[in-house]
Amino acid sequence: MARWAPDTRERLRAAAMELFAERGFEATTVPDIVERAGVTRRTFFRHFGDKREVFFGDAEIPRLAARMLEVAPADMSPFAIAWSGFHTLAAERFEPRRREMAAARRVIESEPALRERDLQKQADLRAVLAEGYRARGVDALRARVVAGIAVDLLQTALEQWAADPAGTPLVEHLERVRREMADVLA
Amino acid sequence: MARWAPDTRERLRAAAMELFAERGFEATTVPDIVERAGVTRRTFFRHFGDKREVFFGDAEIPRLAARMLEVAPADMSPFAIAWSGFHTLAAERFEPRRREMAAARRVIESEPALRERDLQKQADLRAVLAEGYRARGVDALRARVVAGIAVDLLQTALEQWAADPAGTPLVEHLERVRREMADVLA
DNA sequence: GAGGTGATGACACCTCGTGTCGTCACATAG
DNA sequence: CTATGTGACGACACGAGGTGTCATCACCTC
Repeated sequence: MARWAPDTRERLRAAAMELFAERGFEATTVPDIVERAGVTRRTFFRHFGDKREVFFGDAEIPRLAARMLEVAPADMSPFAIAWSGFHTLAAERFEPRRREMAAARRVIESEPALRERDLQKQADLRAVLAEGYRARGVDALRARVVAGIAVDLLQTALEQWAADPAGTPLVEHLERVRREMADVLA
Repeated sequence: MARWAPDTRERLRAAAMELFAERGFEATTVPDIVERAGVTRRTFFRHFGDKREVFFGDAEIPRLAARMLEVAPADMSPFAIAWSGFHTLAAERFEPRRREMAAARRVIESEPALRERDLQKQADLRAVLAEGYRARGVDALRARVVAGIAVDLLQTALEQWAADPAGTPLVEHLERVRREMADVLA
């Protein structure tokens, strides 16, 4: 029998999520969270650098993206790599958890502090993509532009998907947004 | 003779900028700033909602953008409006202050807190553009997509321009980025 | 059983941001 | 000339975010 319950991090996360759902993100303080989880404030900051970090789990998307860029065929075009990666992500990560993802999106969009962090996450992904492309020998400007378009495309499609009452699959939204983008720049 | 020097806000801004230049943004605290400006901490927060707000002046770009969307000819395509607006902005706001703008860009890119705020500013512009387009009767998805592309295009061009040692004009970078984007999505 | 390790509590500290109230120069009205 | 605002500011208090430091104690290893 341990001195402390062994799942402190998970208890903190659960307590935080409950409170966020009950009273909203802004209205719940770290003291509130740690009280419910039965630990001290200091312990919270040992597990999460930030109150926002409880919401956004560990950044696995950029890691997956970097991996995909490494293993993609050398003759594959930069955009095609991203496009294919998005389809994989849609099928494996997003579509199976549609309800949770959509709910989280709505919370993010209603809380300025979370919106800010979300934008930062997008910028991180953009940087990872651009760096990965350059590592593949892509011209720097081209790398930056493809990364920018890819992230904006994914983000826009996710917004539409999360707000779509008809339940259209994410891949369909991705395709629609891609067509719109191509159309605008034609 | 006034009880207080009448230019408190400007003194605060100047003191802050000096300190940012001397020790960096993160390392200077509001107490530091107010001490140099000769006022109290409370007074600082009466003039600026935030430490970051000292850096980014008032958001005039979104206001200008909204105005341009209102006065643009009804038959002008959404992207053409943004494109034309960017050329105006480049000529009137950016090119004349290249040195300052480039220096500010470098500071922003080196300070996480400022990067975060910068991303927020971009999101604000994106929202203003999308809303303006919808007000002109543009389809919601199309409005969102054009706004996203336009902001990303401007942002990318600004980055290239600020980092360009050759001093190529901003309009030239805008054109390059536009071509790259069109190429990627072709 | 003698350490070593690692997660936690306890405590102190600073910064951010905000509410509230008193104060005093200045302008204006009577 | 007096009275009465009206701002801008200082003084004070407070709660939340975050971080450094040290003691503690279950558990593990030798």
